[in-house]
Order: sequence, then C-alpha cells, then structure tokens
Amino acid sequence: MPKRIYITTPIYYVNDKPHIGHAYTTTVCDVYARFMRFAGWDVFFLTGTDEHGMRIEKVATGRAMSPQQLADENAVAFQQLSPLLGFTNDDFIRTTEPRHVRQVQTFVQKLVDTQTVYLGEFEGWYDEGQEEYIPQTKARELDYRSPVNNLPLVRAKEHNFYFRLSAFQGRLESLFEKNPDFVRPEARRNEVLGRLREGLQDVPMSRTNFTWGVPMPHDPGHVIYVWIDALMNYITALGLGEPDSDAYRQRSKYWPATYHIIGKEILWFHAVIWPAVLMALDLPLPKCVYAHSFWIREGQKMSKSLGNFIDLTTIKQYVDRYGLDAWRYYMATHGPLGATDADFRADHFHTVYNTDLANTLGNCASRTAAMINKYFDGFVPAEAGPNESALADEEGPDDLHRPIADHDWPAITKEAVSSSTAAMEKIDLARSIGCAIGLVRKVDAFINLTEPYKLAKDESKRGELGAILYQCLEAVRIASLLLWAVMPGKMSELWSALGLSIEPDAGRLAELAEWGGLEPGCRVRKIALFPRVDTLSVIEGAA
RNA sequence: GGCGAUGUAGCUCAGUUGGUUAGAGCGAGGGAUUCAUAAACCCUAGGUCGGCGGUUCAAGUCCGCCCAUCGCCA
Repeated sequence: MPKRIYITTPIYYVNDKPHIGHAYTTTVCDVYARFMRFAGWDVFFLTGTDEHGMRIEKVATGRAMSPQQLADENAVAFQQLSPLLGFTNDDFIRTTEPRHVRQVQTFVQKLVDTQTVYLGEFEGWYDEGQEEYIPQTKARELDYRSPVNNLPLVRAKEHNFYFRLSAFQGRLESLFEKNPDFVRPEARRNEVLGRLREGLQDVPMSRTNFTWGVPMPHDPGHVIYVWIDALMNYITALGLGEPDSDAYRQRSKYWPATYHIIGKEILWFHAVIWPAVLMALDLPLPKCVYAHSFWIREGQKMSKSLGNFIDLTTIKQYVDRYGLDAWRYYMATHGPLGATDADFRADHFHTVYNTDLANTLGNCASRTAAMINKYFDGFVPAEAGPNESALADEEGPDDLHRPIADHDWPAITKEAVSSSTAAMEKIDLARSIGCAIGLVRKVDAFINLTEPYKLAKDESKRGELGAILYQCLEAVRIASLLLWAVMPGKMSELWSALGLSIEPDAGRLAELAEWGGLEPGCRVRKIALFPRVDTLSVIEGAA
C-alpha cells in the first residue's frame, strides 16, 4: 500500500490579482508534491480560490456585475498559474462550486446539531459607510468616527451564529502539547501558544449584512462567514461531506492532510479554529500547519500603496530571461519558509542563477559530457574497463565500483539521496536541494583532483579515465533525480542529453538513485543547460 | 503595554545535549590551470560570535540585566 500524502495551499481570495505570494506558496507545495510522487508516495495536491464575502460583493456591485461573474473572471487568473509556473495540483477547488457549497452546509448543520454553533447576539460600533463593525478599542482610538468618511459610528446590534471555540481550549492545548510539530516553524507555534494561553472566546461565524456566501442551513438570512466556508475546502475537495459520492470514494483516503502550507497572516484560523472545527466534526486533524513568512522586495515591504508587488508580469519577465526552472529554483532555495521574511532582489536572483545553475550545475554537466564526447566519442565508458575486470572480480561480479582518490561514490550519493529526501519530507526545500547541488560540487572537486583531462593524454590510463568520467556522470545523474522536482524542465533536458528515459510519475526515485544505474555504452550529447546571463539589467514589473 | 523571538566574517546564513586554532556559500583581492557556459581550482578576509555581568575547569552554546531589530497580541 503506497504511503499517502495530502498537501494543500490556502485557497486564494479572488479579490486580489495573483502575485509572488500566491506563486510562492503554490511552488513550495508543488516541489514537495513532485518530489514525493517521484519517491513513490501517493500524493494529492490541492489549490483553489476563495470566492465569497462582502468584498467580492461590493466590488462586483461597483462594476455592475454579479459577484459570480467577478469571481469567474478572477479565478481564471489563478487557474492560469499552474501552466505558467509548472504546478501539478491534482484539483482546483472554488468555493462557489456546488460540490463545495453543499458540503459546507452539511458540515455546518452538523455543528448546529451538536450545538457547537449557536445563535447569539452581537452588539458593537458599526461604520455604516463601510458596513463593518469596529472593535471597541479601535473605535475609541478613532473617537467613535469612521476612519473613511468621518461620520459618527453607530451602536448596532445583530444576531449571529457563533462557533463555540471556548469549549475547545483544553483539547487544543493538549493537541499542541502532544504534537510539537503541529504548527511549524517553531516560532509560529510559540505565537499560537501565547495567544492560546490568553484564553479562547467564541467567534461569530455568520453575517447578515451581505448575501454573497453560503447560506446558513434553515436560516438563509444568515451567510456563513468566509473563513469557515474557506477552511472547509480542504475536506470538501475530498468529498468528506458526501460519503456516497465518487469524490469520497476516490479521495477520502487522503484525509487527514499531511501539510497545510499557508502564509503567516492566516495562522490563527488554521492552527486554532480549523482544528477546533474538525474536532467538532469528529474528523482527524492535519499533521502539520506550516506557516511561511513573506517576500519583501529590494528591502521594502510590498504593498498596494507602493504598487511594488511582484506581479505576474514581473514574474513572466524573470521566467523569460532566466527560465521557469531558474525561477522555481530561486523560490525554493531562497524563499521565506522560516520565521523571517525573505528579500527578493534582482541582483541576488542573478547571482544565484549564475553561481548555482550556470557555473555549478550546468557547467559540471557540460564539462563531464564534453569529456566523454572528446575522449570516448560520446559513449559512456564503463566504470571498470576491460583491464580492470580482474580487480572487479575480486570485489564480486555485481560491484564494479572502484574508489578513486578516496571517493566512495556509492556511499556519497546514497548519503546525498537520503539527506535530500529527509529534508524534503520536512519541507526543508533549501536543504534538500542543497544536498543535490552539494553532490554536484563534489563532482567538480573530484574532477579537479583527479584531472581526467591530463590522464587523457596517457593511453595507458584509459581505464582509469573511463572510470572517473563514469563516476562523474553517474553522480550528476543522481543529483538530477533529486533536482527534478524543483527544475522538471531542465532535468528532463539533461536526461534526454544523457540518453535516459525517466518517468518521475512512476515513483521509483530510490531505485533509480542507486549507484550504477547509468548504462555504459549509451550515447551522451554535449549540453549547456543554463546559459550564462551576463548583463544584469533591471527587471521592472508593471506598477 | 503583554508575550515571543532574533542579533555570528561585506552579504545570506550553519553552528547537536557547553569543550581542541568559530564554519559554509556568495562577494572582494591575489595566484595557478584548461575538460567546461571567461566556468571549475588554490591562497587571503585576522570576525570583541549585539553589550555588560554571572555560573563553570571550560560558553557563540546556560542564567540575569541592557541595547537593537522583528513578530504576535492588546
């Protein structure tokens, strides 16, 4: 039985245009999903859009269109991200789809039935112009006037359904205690713990001042608040609310999620409210909520007022200049997976491209392939040449490996594969990829140490020369397997140049990564994977 | 204001449970070489490991205070 993985992005609010933040989160998930599929896991990878709520309703009204029309229009932009950036999500869920709406109502009804949701009354300071409540403390700061039109706030009252979050205090505390990895990274976990210690209040989960949303069952005057509607996408996509459906039959096995990858701004919902909802529904909890930080740009926060978002136009410019794989590589290796924000700098991107990709990976593949072409007419030499057969026999017929210059390549590559895999399982993309690049660096060092280009001048060293070049190419091949998830296009190109046909979806990473997989005698083409980009010219996004 | 982090070479950062001369990558300066995408390689940086005090035979690595930056909350 294959081991299962379910990884999700948040569903993106269609009020925004896609930008680097969305692209990044999904890229993280995609690299992980591809790697784990290659490693033989049964992976389900979900993304989608969040389409309800007052903001959508307002914008649509302002543009004289229906909220659904607006949502349809904007959802397309998010769906286009997958072909553009190479995402392999297994589904794309939209909260306005009937399959989602139906199940949300079913789940919410269940919450009502178990009295986890109850009808209560809310009273507070209301901004009539903005149609929203202002919290007490903020209202005081504002001197009880609207920050937008300066009209006085009014005292308003409405009936709302509440989610009995307070009832889950103890169970949540014990969840966090027993599962230290439930929220990662650790700094984020501490934030949640701190807030949890302050005690939980019940939270409103329906509104009556707009209509664009999932109606409350049996009480259509209420609309289910967007956050609960949105969170439920993770289980409605799997059909968990409809046990008779095909979706359930095919997908329910993926629950609970292995990872919910999110941005830090929505941590509270995912780390506290979501598990409480699942507890109330008597469903298993996700293994890990991973909250990454944000990209900033050239040292500055990205904001609407500055108009400096790295938007799709800008992303396309990078992809055009450096290639999609380079874009993914930079996202994965220098992104804000930790607790601190990451700075996206054009010069840094450029440096990383040239040093890691052009000068290390590309160049190493190039010099190895070139030598095989020059000295062996492009045919991969055997690790143990004819004159080494006696020596090979001593070590057993199946083990042709002969250490040269103290390089036990089978051990070195095995270690790289296992470290890289272990890091990827923990979503440590930079470390996982670093293991593969490190392997390539070792090949470069090995070439410099053994100087095959000098041995090539001595006909009596031909066996050793062949062995060295075999080992170099074999190590590069193994590194390429580890790098495919982040750079599927370029690694496929490399495989094709090496005469290999590899199907990552077959899930055989481990066996393909065993030493000796490269067949002597196969034909290798010269290859320049990552052309140098010499001029660093400024890439500017459409503001 | 409360809680929580972080502060290590110019830059980005590693540094297990405290223990020989504190590391990597990039950048910069110099050198050597040619298989390769003017790439790879070698040497160099003399960093008070934020500051002060303490515990210890021994602290970047534990404790206290202070400073700076940041995050979450109110």
